[in-house]
This record gives sequence, C-alpha cells and structure tokens, in this order.
Amino acid sequence: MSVRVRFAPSPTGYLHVGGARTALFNWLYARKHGGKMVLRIEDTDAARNTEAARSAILDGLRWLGIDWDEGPDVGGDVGPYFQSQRQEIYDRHLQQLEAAGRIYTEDTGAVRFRFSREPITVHDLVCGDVTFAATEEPDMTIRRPDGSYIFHFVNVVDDLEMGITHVIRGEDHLSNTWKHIDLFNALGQSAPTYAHIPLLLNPGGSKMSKRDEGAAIANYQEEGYLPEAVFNYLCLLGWTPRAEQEKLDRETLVALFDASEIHSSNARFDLSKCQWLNAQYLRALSDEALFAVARPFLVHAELQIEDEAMATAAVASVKEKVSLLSEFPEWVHYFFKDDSPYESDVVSKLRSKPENASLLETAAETLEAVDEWTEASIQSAIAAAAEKEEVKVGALMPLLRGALSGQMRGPGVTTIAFLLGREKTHQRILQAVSLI
RNA sequence: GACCCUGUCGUCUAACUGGCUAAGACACCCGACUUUCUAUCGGGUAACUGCGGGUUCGAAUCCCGCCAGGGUUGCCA
Repeated sequence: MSVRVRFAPSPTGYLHVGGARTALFNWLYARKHGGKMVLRIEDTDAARNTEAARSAILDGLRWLGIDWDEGPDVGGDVGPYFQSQRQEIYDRHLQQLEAAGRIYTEDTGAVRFRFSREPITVHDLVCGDVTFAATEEPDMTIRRPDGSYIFHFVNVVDDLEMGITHVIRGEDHLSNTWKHIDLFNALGQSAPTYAHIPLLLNPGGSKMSKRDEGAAIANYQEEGYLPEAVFNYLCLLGWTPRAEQEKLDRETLVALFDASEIHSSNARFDLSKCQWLNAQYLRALSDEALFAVARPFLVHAELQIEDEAMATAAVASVKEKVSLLSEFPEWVHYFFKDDSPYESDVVSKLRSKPENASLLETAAETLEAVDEWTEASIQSAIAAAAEKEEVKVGALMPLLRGALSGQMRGPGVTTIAFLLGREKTHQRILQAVSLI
C-alpha cells in the first residue's frame, strides 16, 4: 500500500511554525516514500473560515516549498478537500454509526458517539505503544444540534475516505487518539499508523502561541529569512539528520528522513540559531541570486536602484556580514543615498585629531589624480596619500571609511570607494572635512 | 484532580545491543587577524545526564519511587 499522508490545518489567518513543521514532516515522509501529500482544510468552524485566512496558510506552505499532490488548487480523486463541503460524506458515516448502534441523540439535538469503553492501544512510530485504559469520560459529541460536525469525527471520516495511511501530527493529539481509533473501529475500519511529533515550545517553555516571537511563518518572510533556511531549521527541532553538518538541502533531508528517529521530547524554539543558519544560506548564494532576494528589502527601505550591476556588487560586498535580508539596507544605504547621516562614532573619530582634515584632503587629491578607477589604483592612491602625510595606511583607512560611508563598519575601504565612483568619493571626503 | 508524553551544557542535540576523559552546533566570554565589523580564525566557560534508591565489575543507557515541564480531559481545531 502506497503512503498517503496529510496536513490538515484550520484556517486561522496565518501559518504557525508548529503547523509548518508538522506539514514539513509529513512532506518529508511522503517524498521519502514516494507517497502522496494531501492538504485538507479543516474549516468546519464557519466563523473562522474566510478566504484570507485560508490563503494565508497556503501562501505560507508554498513559501516554505511544501507542495501537495492533492488538495486546494490542485484537486484530486477524493475531494472535496474542504471539510465545509463534505457534509453528505459525514452524514453517510453518521448513518453507518447509527446502524451499528453507536450513536444516540440528546434532548438538545446533539449527537453523541458511544465509546466502546475498552482499553485502546495507540501504536505510534515516535512514542511506541501507548495504552489508554477503558475510559470513564462521557460519550463524545460528534454532531451539533445545528447539524455541523465536531473535529474528532470529521477528522476520522476524512482520513478514512482519503485513504490516509500515516497520520503525522503534533503530540497534543496523542491523548485523544484513542477516541479516533474507537471511531475507526466502530466504522469497521482499522486506524492508520500514527506518529506524534514533539511540540514546539517558546523560549519560556510553554507551547508556542500566536503571540510568541517567530510564531507566524509570514514573519520570517518579512524579516528576510530564506525559506530553505527556515525549512532546514525546522527539521532540526525534534529530529537529527545523521550528517556531518547541519546545513542540509531539501533533497538531502528527504533522503535522510526517518520518522522513527523523531524524538519524543518537546523542543524550544531558538531564533538565534535559525538566524545563523539563514546567514549560512545567504553566503551560499551567488551575487546575482543574493541581489534578487535582497532587492525588495532595499526598495522597501526606499533606496533608489539606478545601476543594477553596482547595486549587485554593493549587496555582495556585505554578504558575509549579514544574517537577515532585512539587515541589508542599514549596511548599504550610503551606496544609494547621499544624505545618510554620519553615525556618531564616525564623527568623533573624524574630530579626534586636528590633522585628520589635512589627511583627508591629501587623500582627496591623490584619489582625484588616479587614471583609471579600479580597486588597485584606489589602493595605491591611498597609500600615496599616507606616505605624503607620513602616516601609516592603517591610520588613514578608518578616516576614509567613516568619510565615505558614515559608518565604522562595512566592506573594504577600496571597495567602498570603487563602488561609489570617483565623483562621490571626492564629494564625501570634502563633506567629511567640513565636519571637522 | 485524572490520564498521556518527556527530562543530557542557557538552547537544539550525540553517545552502536550498559563500557574510553559525556561529543557537536547555536549563543556567550576571551584572544588573534584586519582599514572596520554583527565577518574570519583560534581558544574557553558551561551538563554530578531532574532527584533518590536499586541491579551490575561497570549505568545517561535497565528497574522502582519521587519531582519538574509539557499535553489532553469542549456542542474549538
């Protein structure tokens, strides 16, 4: 029997990291075993079921590169893939339960499922065999008086109808799984194989909630994470790929994935490691690819991109210094704007010695005299200025850095000057001198 | 309360069926390098493996008890 897994989010208006990781583990399992990934929208709660809420989930999944073989937008043989459109299917299964004598209707009109009240064992790929004693809970409601159905029932019916072979979901469902198995049995079917994966906890140690930093996948996109980095990081929580390094691409992760190696203890979410991984991915990009992904962030910061080649080089010049795309503007804005203020440590550096003015003026002169504007010629012009002023090159460089960029950090000074061009280089040095 | 899952550096995790000095990554600290850095390189702090018993020549690993954290216990999903 070929593998069929599913991710079944309810439309809440955003994709939660925990949900994303659940989707991701399902996806890995499907791809690893050549199975099908089904996406089903659990929108039985009409109040929350909006188009915007639904697309937020789909967008999040697509951004992460998690695709589905059946579900919204792609269709499939066992649809519809929205629970809100499956009423007749549920009605049919309710009748089946009725025929089996397993339901009864309350005075209020709600329908309850009669538990078998026998011990039930969940055979779980992650947690092993977990046995629940015969329950003493009241029978569970599966249909409301208004005719709509409750989660546990529709979830089971859909998994059954959609031929789901493996249910990979958060551990918060483990305690209710016996109810699902009871339902499967009552419908004369055997339950799928379960794998309950550990929960994602916030740094405080409780279940990640909407409010926690990093809870919504859309935030990662906005803050300049690359989807492959987030994908990679999420894999590392609760599962250890057996590899030399931790930066691993999708194909490798699929190849290494083994559901039985998923841990059973919860994991806290560590944003700084996710950032570190993102930095690794940024560095691995070509200059062109990096510029393509950084560009929207430059535009958002209102930097005017006139010369693409220059902009590409500017972004590339700080590639190793940045871990999020959103950090680029603050590192490169002076390549695009002339009115960026000098940072305070730059001003104090410039004013630290009275002779700094003449040093810079000399540099301006030797740079003006350069024939061809290349990094090499810029380097020798600066060296010449230093020699003329009888100081070390190392004494002049920081001044020039501050004068040209307004910052005491950044790419090499010759690179800054080269990318700025002869004219702006000259202007900015004189501007700095006027500040002294 | 009851039931379920879990417990190794601050965090994520290693440690084959019990066997080297409990390993790595992130973070942090220090140093070096460099014209600078949130970069790079090097080094370091950090876990009596939750606690207490037991089995064993030997326990992170097996057993018991306790404690702690998380989860479930809806006419939410």
